[in-house]
Amino acid sequence: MKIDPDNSIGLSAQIASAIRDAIISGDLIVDERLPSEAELAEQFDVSRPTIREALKRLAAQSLIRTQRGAFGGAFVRHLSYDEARPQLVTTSTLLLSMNDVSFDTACEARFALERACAPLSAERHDQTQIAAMRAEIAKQGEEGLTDEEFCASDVAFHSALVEGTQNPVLSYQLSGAIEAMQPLMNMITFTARSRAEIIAIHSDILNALIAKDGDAIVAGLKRLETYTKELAQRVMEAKEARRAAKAPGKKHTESAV
Amino acid sequence: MKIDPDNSIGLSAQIASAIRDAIISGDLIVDERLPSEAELAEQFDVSRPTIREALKRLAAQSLIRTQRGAFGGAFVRHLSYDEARPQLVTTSTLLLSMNDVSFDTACEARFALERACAPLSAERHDQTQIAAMRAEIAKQGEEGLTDEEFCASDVAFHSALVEGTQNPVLSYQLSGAIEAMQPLMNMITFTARSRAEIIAIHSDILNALIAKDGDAIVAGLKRLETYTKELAQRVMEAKEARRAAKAPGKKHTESAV
DNA sequence: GCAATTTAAATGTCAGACTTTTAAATGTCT
DNA sequence: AGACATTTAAAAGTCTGACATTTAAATTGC
Repeated sequence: MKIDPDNSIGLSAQIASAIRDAIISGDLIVDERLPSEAELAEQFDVSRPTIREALKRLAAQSLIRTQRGAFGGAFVRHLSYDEARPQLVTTSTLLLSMNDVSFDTACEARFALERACAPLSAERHDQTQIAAMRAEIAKQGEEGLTDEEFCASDVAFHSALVEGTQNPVLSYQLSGAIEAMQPLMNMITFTARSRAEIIAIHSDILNALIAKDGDAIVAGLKRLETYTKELAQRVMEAKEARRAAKAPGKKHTESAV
Repeated sequence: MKIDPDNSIGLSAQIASAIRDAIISGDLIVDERLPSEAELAEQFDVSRPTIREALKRLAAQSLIRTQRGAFGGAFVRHLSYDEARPQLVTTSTLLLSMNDVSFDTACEARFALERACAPLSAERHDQTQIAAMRAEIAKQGEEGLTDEEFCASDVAFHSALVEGTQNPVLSYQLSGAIEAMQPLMNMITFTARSRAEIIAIHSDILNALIAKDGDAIVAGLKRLETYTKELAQRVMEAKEARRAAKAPGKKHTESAV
């Protein structure tokens, strides 16, 4: 293995990169054990802490798992969708919050992707998804539900819809997008009025799904998208009004100087 | 800050987690400097190597960047879409290769997502995308293009289509899905005949885009999906046939041919 | 006043020691 | 002989302390 001691990115980064490439290219097979830290240190001609930092980088990406004890060590990890999802959600959440993505843009993307699932879900869903969606609709109607709980239930409803495609690749991508939007959705306050509206649309979508009517699902999702954007806009306007009231005569201050 | 020394996940993992949460929750703002490693070590009551491992984990997720020298240190990183994309591609690629996802499943997901972009792209694309797509179509017709190069150009073509939505969230999600499929696509050998067919469909899609005809784009993508699956199936059958020829009399050889 | 030099703060790396975990090997008892 | 307890060694996890390197600010020299 060849690494350059003078490279500015650092030894541990280079070593991590080399091992990562080996995993991606298939040179290292799932559950294969890497050499011990001491052996790796010798192979790459660096110290053990350096190797350890490299391994931590890989562990952070879920590429390897480490096991202590005799015959322990670092093993190439079998990456499952369920393990990868939280990472995708974390990254997507940060992307949304750090890039001044407007609510509308995120919302548009989320519903566009979800609509893509509608025809497939109409065709292939099973009783599991129907039951889940029915349960979430029921929960959304409960009294005393906080906005956060309402949002979480909303996410669960839509995740079930996506699961209906029975396509793990799709549900991975989609649930990532849907869950990542939750922090943005949480800024919205759902009045009893708006909850009833959303629940009604959810019911329509569920019925369309049961009827295996893809177009109707798409229509429902479109209504939901429009309504969600409306709600968000109302929140923004209210916030703007409060700010104007506090600092009268001041223009709409563009944050982030 | 409170961490449990006896927790089985390890000190560095806990510390990384604590800092990550601070970033996600917004307690740490972009470009804010974290305390130096020595200070963190004191705060968390651990040694510097432990802190370092924690920081490497975060660096691997692009959550922080480190800078050497006086007044250097770890800074909360501004995560841009362009930086996050390679990570998404890596993860998606590994997911596909490690979970025995069938070509059809991956293909279906990719085209379903891409179709979701079609109406938006029809509406909002600009000359940049048109030019890019035109250039890729031209390249795809060149003589002496290897299969890998043809695939890469195909990816570029579709990425441009997605870029046409002018929605960074969508193009992030999508280009991840599209690029992740490239290794699978590379298994296909494109004959002159099949290349011509694909180029024809690409041209139709481009024309539909110029005409701002979303439905026609969707139709084109559907044809492309069908054709791609066909090609893949042919490759699989050929592979199966070779295997059967090598080990004759073995297994259910449906050679009713 | 500007350029060259020094300096201090921080990360990057190393060496070696010690602790803890874990599973295999060994031993002991029924 | 088989089941259970004990020992043991391998490996990751952690700590201490040191040195190297990088970088920007402070200082000095002209």
